[in-house]
Amino acid sequence: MTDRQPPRPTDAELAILGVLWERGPSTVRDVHEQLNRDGSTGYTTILKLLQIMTEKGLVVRDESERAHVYQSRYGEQKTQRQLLADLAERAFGGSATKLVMQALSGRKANAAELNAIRELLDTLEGETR
Amino acid sequence: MTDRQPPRPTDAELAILGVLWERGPSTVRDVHEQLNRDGSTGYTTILKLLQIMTEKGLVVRDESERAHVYQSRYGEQKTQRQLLADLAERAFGGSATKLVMQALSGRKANAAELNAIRELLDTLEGETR
DNA sequence: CCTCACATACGAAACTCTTCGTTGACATCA
DNA sequence: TGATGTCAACGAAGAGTTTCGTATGTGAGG
Repeated sequence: MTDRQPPRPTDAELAILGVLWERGPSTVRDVHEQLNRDGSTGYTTILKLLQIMTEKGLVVRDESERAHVYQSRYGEQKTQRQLLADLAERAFGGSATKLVMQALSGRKANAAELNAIRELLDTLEGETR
Repeated sequence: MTDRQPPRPTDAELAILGVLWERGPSTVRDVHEQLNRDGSTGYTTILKLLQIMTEKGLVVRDESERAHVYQSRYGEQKTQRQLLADLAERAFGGSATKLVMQALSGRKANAAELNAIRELLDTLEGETR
């Protein structure tokens, strides 16, 4: 193993990652403008966060231009799975199945969504067999 | 509305809540002994955490005995759903369905678990109809 | 060359989280 | 009664998070 597990992103970091996933590689200005649609955070706040995230290895920075370009180091799905595994560990006794069932019962789903999930189940069952 | 939404429990708080859910109402000593099976935290650390959790409203304290007895204010499932809704909001664009599907694909499930989920889906579909 | 706009870097403040040492109250028992 | 053990309360330290003000560098235009 050459490098460590990435740390769990904090709330503010996750908001930034969301923008990077949506927009692709972005400058601080890009992220700041996107994030200021709702709520207000200063430009330097975003900059500082991105610097810290670079140190942590959550994003990679391209410094070849004057305005550095940041992009998420890990894909959206990979990060989401990481967060889910983490939550399963901390709050569901390590059982992802319990997590899924709780997520399903805790809300109202429409028929289309339920069908999509059911199809996914079929696919998974095919693979397992 | 008479009182506020409870705050999201932190990691250490969640570990304590896990013990309270498992054991029911417990003293600091109880929790401490349970939690020291794995890892090591001092007695006063647990005490302090429980005091803070009382202030936050995550637990309720019975002071009628010399050794105060704590219990979780919110049930395990309710808390789990809260955490899932929170994670869906922060990392899945508010879509619980995306969360479920990601949780399902991100792991290997055995046939029994998949069947349990399928049955739950049937139940839910019945209710929705 | 000087200034303006825009960018990064630095440092610090305010806050939360986690940890634990110390203190003082109180009960038990020798 | 005095020693011992158990308990809650308090305070504080150290780390991490989030915020932003200020300093500094640099390219473009006048």
